[in-house]
Amino acid sequence: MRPAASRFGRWSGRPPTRECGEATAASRARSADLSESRSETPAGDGAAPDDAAPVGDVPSIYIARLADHVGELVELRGWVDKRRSSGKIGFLELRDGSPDTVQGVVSRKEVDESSWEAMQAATQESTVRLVGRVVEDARAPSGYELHVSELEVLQATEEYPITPKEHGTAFLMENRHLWLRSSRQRAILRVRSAAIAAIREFFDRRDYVLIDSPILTPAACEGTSTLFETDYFGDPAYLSQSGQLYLEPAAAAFGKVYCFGPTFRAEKSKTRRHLMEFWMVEPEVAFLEFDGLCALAEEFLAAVVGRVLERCRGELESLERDVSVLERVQAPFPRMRYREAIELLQGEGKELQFGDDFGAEEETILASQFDRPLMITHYPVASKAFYMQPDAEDPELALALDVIAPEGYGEIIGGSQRIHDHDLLARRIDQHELPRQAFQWYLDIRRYGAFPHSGFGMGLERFVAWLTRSPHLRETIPYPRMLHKIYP
RNA sequence: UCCUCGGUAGCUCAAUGGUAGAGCGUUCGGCUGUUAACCGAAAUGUUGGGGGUUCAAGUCCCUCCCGAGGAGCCA
Repeated sequence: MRPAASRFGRWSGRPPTRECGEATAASRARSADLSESRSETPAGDGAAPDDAAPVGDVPSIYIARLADHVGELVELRGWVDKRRSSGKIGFLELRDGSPDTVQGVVSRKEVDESSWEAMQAATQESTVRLVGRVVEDARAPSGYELHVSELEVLQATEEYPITPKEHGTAFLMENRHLWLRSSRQRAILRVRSAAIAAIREFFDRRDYVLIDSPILTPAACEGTSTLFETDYFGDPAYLSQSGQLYLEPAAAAFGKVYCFGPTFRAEKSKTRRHLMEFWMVEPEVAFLEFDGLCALAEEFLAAVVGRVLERCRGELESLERDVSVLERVQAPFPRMRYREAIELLQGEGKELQFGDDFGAEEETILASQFDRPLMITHYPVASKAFYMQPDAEDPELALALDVIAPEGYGEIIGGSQRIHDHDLLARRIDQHELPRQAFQWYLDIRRYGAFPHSGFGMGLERFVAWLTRSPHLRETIPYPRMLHKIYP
């Protein structure tokens, strides 16, 4: 940290030297954009002119753009991902945020003394600046290498905690802020980012309006889960466990709406399938009835999985994900009524009765019967939330839908048609011993222009865990919040 | 909250109740094509805390703390 500090000025404040003299209008405009373009993500579709920042005669580029500069001299800046060295040649694997890393080859006879010394000082995770020529090389995993002519260490890192060998999850979780740099974590979080983009795109293209539901709420949404309580100017307030109830009024204003934000559950769950804070996307659609809801969930999953497959092939490959499982996510999905599921499980030797909930093991048995997501419908009213519409043909059954992901990832989607009859909903609120006063606004939706409507919620982390076949949800969110764990 | 397993070097792990070990990382040296590079050398310990049994405890007993997995609950 010592001598490097003085180098940061040069690092961040380097003036674009082509500014004066023969600078064209275009190059001047690009130089003015310097700071902005440099902070852009390097993994874009190719639109970002990140190579528009000249340093002397050498363009400063991202690894993702190497292919456009074969044979040219370029500057790269980033972190030493790995380093291997021999007596007179060194290999420095550079990471700059691009999906791939690139290997810089530093040959003693081709660089000056200070660059060679820098090679010795460039320990794992040191920040470095490389200038060199881009060459194609079949030996390089990404197909390109940088033949380094100049190497500068911006900060030499000492004793980086995460070594190239194995580590336990407890240690990695304590170092989550550093673990993010690892290739596997980068791939998973890129898939998460792409999944979020695909989800938004799905709804935006279908003219849904994004409604941000509140995170601080005055009372329990569904009255079931344990909630985080906080002090709201002397009154208790709770962190939201679902945006759905707040979405229903908005559906009367905009027809098709969705929310997508963090959700909080204070359940003392301590399994690979639980987080205290997770992200949930919830669409809600006016005049959509149960069959339409099932079709929407099906279309949604197929479209989003398809988009992620398009955009994250490389990430899924590096995670050694069997993408054929994801390629099969095409409508129609298998469907099964709750009663059939119970019978199937009884046939497997499970001692289950009508009315019982499925545990993780039961869900896995059911899902393993099929090669794509399984839709289970028509659950007993008693086992579901108070607002779910009863089936007209059998009022003991709720028009509820769960989608179970294959491969043991459990329920990723839960949804239902909502009760739109005022008196029935009021009765249910009373039966569940919920405070009628607190739900007055919710009942209002059934007083002023009632309409049938349906919606579902999908837990983002479970979805991403399934996409990436992650063993635990904690790897699918940048900073997981787990039972008694809130660091870093 | 309950059940199971665990806590030894910075990390991953060994060690019949009898001298505290290895690999990686670090430091030093060697090596011109390495891909978790390789070869040689060195430094690194309050064995999670407290109490007990014993001639002797990393090891056995009690207790507390911390971690991992699972159950319940859920997305």
